[in-house]
Amino acid sequence: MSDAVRVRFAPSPTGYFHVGSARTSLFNWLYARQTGGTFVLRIEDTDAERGRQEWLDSIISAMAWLGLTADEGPYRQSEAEGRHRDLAEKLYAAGFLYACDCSRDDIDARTKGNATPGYDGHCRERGVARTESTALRFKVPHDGGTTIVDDQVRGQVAFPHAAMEDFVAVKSSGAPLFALANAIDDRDMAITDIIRGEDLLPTTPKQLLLWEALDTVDVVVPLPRFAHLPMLVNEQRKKLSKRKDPVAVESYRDQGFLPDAFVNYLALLGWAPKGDQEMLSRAELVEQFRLADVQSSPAFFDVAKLTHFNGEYIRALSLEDFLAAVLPWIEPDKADWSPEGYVTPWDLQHFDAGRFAEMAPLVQERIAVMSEAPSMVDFLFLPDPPFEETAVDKVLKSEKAVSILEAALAAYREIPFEAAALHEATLAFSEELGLKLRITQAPVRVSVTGRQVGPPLFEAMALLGRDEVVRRLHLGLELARS
RNA sequence: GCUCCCAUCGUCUAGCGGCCUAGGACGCCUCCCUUUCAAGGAGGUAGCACGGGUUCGAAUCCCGUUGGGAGUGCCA
Repeated sequence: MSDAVRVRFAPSPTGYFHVGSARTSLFNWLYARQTGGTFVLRIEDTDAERGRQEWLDSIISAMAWLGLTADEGPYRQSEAEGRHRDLAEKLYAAGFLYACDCSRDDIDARTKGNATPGYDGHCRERGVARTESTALRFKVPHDGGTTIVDDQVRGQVAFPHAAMEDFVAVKSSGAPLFALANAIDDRDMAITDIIRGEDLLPTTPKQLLLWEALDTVDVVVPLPRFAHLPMLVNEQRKKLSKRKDPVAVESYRDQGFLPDAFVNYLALLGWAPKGDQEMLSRAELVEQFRLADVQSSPAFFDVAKLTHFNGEYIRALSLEDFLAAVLPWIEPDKADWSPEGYVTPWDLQHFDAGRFAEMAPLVQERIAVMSEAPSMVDFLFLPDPPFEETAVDKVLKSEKAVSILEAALAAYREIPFEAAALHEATLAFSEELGLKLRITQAPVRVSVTGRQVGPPLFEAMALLGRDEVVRRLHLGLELARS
């Protein structure tokens, strides 16, 4: 039995939380849950230039939304700065690092035509004195050897030392750079498994070298296992970009995706369960997920499939749960959260929760994301139907519209105003007109709801009541005649 | 340029030498159901990048080619 698993998710707050980070976070979380391990959240906030509080908030709230709760943290990397500097000093004192006063331009000018690109080791043996403008570079061993990354998803990956430059480990300010700070934290937090994006694979050998060096100046810490997850890419097969691609997790929350659906879909990016069942509950994911079965090729984030999953999840909700989940788009004043800047199409004074609840099961069946709900029911709460121009042009201006609406008005005058009777009455006058129900319902629908598509018509009319339906049919008639 | 990674339907994937005339899911198309739209049901479309090996046998193993991607910052 190996020691207890400790994994960490270590985002830097330099942008909103995006789907790639969410996937990395999820895989860490799944692995922790299934091994009974600990999921640590560490915020790598040492880049004061780019880090912002709002991005941090975004990470925390998006993870909470997805239900990826940390067992420890959030720790802030900046809090360990003293520790980082201390170890950097020890590394320097022990000869693993050397001072370098080259500027980027110096280096570029010198190495322009070199076969081996990158820093050329110019200061390695020069004995440059440390000043406030010298960085500290790591002395990559010139031993002709290789560093091997033993990766759970990729196997053994070898990096020849000859191709590794003496990278900067400590800034001239004295603060360690990512590779060092990150390794020190992983050591100090006793992380056993590093699960992160494939983009970090090339920096892993550097961290391994650093790790060995740190072992000699500090306590010896067993090497963690590594797992580099495949990239998430866009249609162009390029790494998802925060600027160009719609990847903000919040935007999916705002559109009305369900966290469980989102998590389920995300889990399928780079991993697949045994068998043909793709819709898996959180518990099933935790149970079935296998890090070793993670794919090594990049995956495209397919919103169409996500949307399908979401529709399935919505339909699977109990009425009660559906009402709760759709609340932010229907009655935002009653919800504890709703999308920023969102307002309902109707005046909240005119909203009728009872009416909505009656319509809800019909809505639930028809939407794939919650934000589609308002347009399905707005006609119920708006003083006049929200007439769509194309619907008016195509349906109300059609040849038969006037006679159909007149027939409807006559037919609905005295019948009991409930769905079944309305259905029957409509069927009856359709027959008299020699038209199919699919034809006659159209102008009635547009008159009553303003749209060509929507929830079942007769249920909607029953809810509205005879007086209002009659009034709207007259509105439709006016439009039809104009 | 250099280092590294990757390669099964349009997309996500199953497949880990014979069960594959390659399975599932999304998408798309057709039909059925039907008061619109959905949902549901029944079908269909479409793939092992290429070339060499190894083997009785390769989508599966090896090599190469091609193609894609990542990294190459005193960012993380």
